Amino acid sequence: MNRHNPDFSSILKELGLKETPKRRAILEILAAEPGFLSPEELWRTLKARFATIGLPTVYRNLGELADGGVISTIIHPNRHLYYYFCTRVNGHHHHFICTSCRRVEDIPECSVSAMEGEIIARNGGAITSHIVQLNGLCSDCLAGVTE
Amino acid sequence: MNRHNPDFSSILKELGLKETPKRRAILEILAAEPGFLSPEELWRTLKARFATIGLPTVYRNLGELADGGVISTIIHPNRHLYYYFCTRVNGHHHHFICTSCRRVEDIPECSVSAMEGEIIARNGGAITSHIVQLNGLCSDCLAGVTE
DNA sequence: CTACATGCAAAGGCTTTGCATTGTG
DNA sequence: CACAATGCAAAGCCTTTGCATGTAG
Repeated sequence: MNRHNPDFSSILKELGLKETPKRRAILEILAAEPGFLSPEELWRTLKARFATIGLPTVYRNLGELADGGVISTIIHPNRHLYYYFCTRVNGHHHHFICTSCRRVEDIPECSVSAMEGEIIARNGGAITSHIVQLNGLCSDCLAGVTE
Repeated sequence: MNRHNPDFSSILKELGLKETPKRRAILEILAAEPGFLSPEELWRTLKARFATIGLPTVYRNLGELADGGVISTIIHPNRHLYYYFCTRVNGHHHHFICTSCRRVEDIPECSVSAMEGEIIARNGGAITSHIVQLNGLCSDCLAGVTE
């Protein structure tokens, strides 16, 4: 049940979404993609399998899946939102994003949770979610740049 | 030189931008605003001072200032980008965002820098920037909800 | 069988661009 | 005085909506 073989059926059931071939394909493509995709990039990939699939279907599904926390977004430097698959682990999504090759690497463990505790202790309130987006160059791209 | 009285002249000079009344007003409004503003909200505020200011001017300035790191963006739940002033401290911007009253609170110190070190040590590569966005309810709004 | 999902076409609305004009350094 | 900034109008493009049709549970 790793990122390349998640239980899509259970995920969709949990979100109250029907398991259609296209919805499933969207999850499969995003889960198999090591980087992030724009709605249109995803759409182009989907058209190889479903000749008639429309862009509105892609947008509708991305919205539902993002609301459900199965996929997440990043702010691309071009100020558009891109999407990537993320297994939910206590609602925490931490990723390192290579701005060159677009690879998204999971950050398995981080100290933001501890930080949250301190913030609540100091200011009160409640934190419902957080976005941690680290932008940079992965080791491969860094090597390419300096070669 | 706190967030309510930053040296706008120096900031603009450093970015190579001319100090026009409108550009200065944009910085002033964002710096005085405890929350985040959409381009159009900012524009409406600006029109009180400059009757003829156009929305393109707002967008152009937001882009330049965001590129310069003087202001930053958050992903609103409505999937649009909102802007807020942020003094640059080593290029790190950490904020707690109240999704109810929109207040943006600085997180003065956090552990993401340490996390970055660990990530680089493990995976290699380089991190050029990071976005840490904590969503939740500030103490006031939490009190309002539970009252 | 009923409610959800999708296609298609169209509308909507946020952002950007071009160009003439104004203003800063 | 040269170049950046702005206003205005228009174009562009991403995203959403409406409605009829198809499909999962």
